[in-house]
Amino acid sequence: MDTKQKILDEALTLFSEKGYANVFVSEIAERVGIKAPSLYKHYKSKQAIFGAIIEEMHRRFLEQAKHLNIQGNNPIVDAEIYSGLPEEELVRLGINLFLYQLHDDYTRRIRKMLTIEQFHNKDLAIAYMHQYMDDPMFYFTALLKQAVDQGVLQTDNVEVMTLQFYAPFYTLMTVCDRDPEREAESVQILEDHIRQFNKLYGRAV
Amino acid sequence: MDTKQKILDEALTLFSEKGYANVFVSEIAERVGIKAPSLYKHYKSKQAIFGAIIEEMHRRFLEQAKHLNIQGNNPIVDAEIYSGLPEEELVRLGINLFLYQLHDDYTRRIRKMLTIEQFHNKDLAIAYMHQYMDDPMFYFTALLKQAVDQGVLQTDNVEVMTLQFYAPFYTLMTVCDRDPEREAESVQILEDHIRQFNKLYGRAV
DNA sequence: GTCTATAAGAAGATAGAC
DNA sequence: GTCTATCTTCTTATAGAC
Repeated sequence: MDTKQKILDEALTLFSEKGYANVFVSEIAERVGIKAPSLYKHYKSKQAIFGAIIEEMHRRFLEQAKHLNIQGNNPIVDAEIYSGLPEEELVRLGINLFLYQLHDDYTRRIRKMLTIEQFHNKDLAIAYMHQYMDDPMFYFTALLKQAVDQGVLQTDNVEVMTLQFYAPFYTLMTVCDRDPEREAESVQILEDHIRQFNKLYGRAV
Repeated sequence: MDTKQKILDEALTLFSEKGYANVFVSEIAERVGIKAPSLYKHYKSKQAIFGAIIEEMHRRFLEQAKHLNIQGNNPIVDAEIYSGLPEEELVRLGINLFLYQLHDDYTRRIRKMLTIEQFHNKDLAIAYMHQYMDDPMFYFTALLKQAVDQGVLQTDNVEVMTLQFYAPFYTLMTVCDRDPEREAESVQILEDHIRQFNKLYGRAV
């Protein structure tokens, strides 16, 4: 990795652990293996480093949204994986998404940084909300609506159904971000949640 | 309010909006209506102000836990309110708790401050987790278990049932903390959630 | 208890040699 | 591009008068 990218990488790690204001430029430089003044040859200020991280984040989020087809108003759910929506598939999909959010290094650090910085910066609050509320809700609404259309699940209120499906994911994610030791326990209860959800909505309401 | 308490009050407001590191002692003093050096007659340092806020928080949290009987392992749920657990009571209880968390000034500011500072300070992360995960889960488990024992709700997994009940509360609370304009919408979907939850579990699983 | 003046120190950023 | 030396600014905290 070149120095310019390594600066962003180490800065993100530090920002996600301590927050922007508690990280010194000299700390970032030390982790990169250079002295603070050298860092200014790559970025003109500490704020510029932060700005570059946010820019890359927006780029990645947009890329992901494009991939999930949640750009417009007509998400196209992968038919092969979700058609029929057997319970085992739903469980596998859910746990995989959950573990990805927790284990992917970039995703985890960005989420923690946004959590810390969200109240300083309106832009970051919006990004957080999109990434962890609106986009997942939009995606799962499409997924579950398909199951409802196929008669696999039954409800007259897909919005509430989707919230009931997704909220435990979000809640347990914030638990594990704070205390990674609770991951195994969280995965187990999440699996039970998905199976229970599937049973509850697998019959007429 | 005396000056000593007003300092804590204004400091909490600022800390909850910008985080500890981004608040200057002079800012706190200005809001109190004095100059920064005068503030040092009341607290010996900025850190001491923060410490006093945290101390008061622990005191209040403990008081609340005592009141809800979630101190020990045998919570006693108020029989008059919850016995029988008709849907309207469940809805009223849920919405009231939700709006209290959002509207009570002290609660809201403390929660936002903990959200910002939780990754700096292990102690705060634990306090956050207790207050917004473990204690509510414990309390609602007792409440819902009572309903199950009375045959009003049916399940073989009270833990999952409780998570499914509480997670939407927590999730929507974090939404409204970020964007208060979404409160009305959130209250509506939360009401729908409670009614739907009651229907889903009101029959054998 | 509040003020003005100021000390002490930290942290971001620049200058200029190599 | 990296370094050492240094500047500048900002912020916490103290001194001492009132």
